[in-house]
Amino acid sequence: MNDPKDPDLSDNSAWRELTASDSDFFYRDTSTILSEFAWNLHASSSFTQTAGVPSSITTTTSKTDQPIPTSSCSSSAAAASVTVTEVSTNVNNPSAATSSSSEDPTENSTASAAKTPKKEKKKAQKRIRQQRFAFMTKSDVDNLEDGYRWRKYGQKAVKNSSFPRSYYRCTNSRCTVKKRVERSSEDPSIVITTYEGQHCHQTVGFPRGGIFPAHDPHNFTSHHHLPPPLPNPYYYQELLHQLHREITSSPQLPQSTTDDGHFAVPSINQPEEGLLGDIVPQTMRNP
DNA sequence: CGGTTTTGACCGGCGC
DNA sequence: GCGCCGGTCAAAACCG
Repeated sequence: MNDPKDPDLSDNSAWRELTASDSDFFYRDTSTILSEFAWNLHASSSFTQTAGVPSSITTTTSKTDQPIPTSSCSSSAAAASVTVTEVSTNVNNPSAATSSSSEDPTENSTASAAKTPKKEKKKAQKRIRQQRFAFMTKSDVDNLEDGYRWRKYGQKAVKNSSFPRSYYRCTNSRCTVKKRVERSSEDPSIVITTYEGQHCHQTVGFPRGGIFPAHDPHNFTSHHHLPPPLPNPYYYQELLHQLHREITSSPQLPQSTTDDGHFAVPSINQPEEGLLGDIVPQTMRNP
């Protein structure tokens, strides 16, 4: 997992392509990280502030008009895999294109397959990852409240990072969404959160201060520790449409407009990107 | 007591 | 084939 280009994605070209072109990138709390990372983003349009919190996201995708499957719980995982496979041009796993109607992709857990060795199943289910996106948050809190409840199922020390990465799964037994949380080794104040999959249910609400406005992602409050909302299946779609508009209208983006210089500036050429490799679509990066 | 967290073990993928 | 590494499992511990 040390491929400097995209360490975490090397096992599946479909996944690589997905993340390279379709990842959504969230950023909030300051407006400058992308430029500091030298990504090709249009700061003026991609980062608007709502109630003090940048609410926009960025992504590049050739599938922005593709409806994001909304789905019931029973099919959400499959729907997510559809998203993946449709994006994929490839692949080593041609069968993936039909995976949406086959087995539950959540069972693609390598470990679960390993625990109950069923080679056939294992082979048939090469790791099919669901759509992911990530965002960075400047926060003291690792596990940011996002309206969902998460159960931690693992923690690992990651190479070239002094901070462990935590793995969470949505507590809804029918929801397959996972997230990973780790702190930036460059700037420990930055939390990098990566979501994988789509929730098939509503938020559970916040114990303090209400519930995410599930149908108005631009209206979430400026609660300091709130990550971008992921409350409903439509959100992805909205994000993608928004980004499609932005990207098609202004593919090249100026550097900078930094109003906050807190962030460490990991170089794109850094050999170890860690999660950053997941969150930065290549098309957003400068050459 | 039920749900969550911790943590060591295990497995698969990948590079060499 | 081997070692490294990321990701996951699952038992035990913990907590409200």
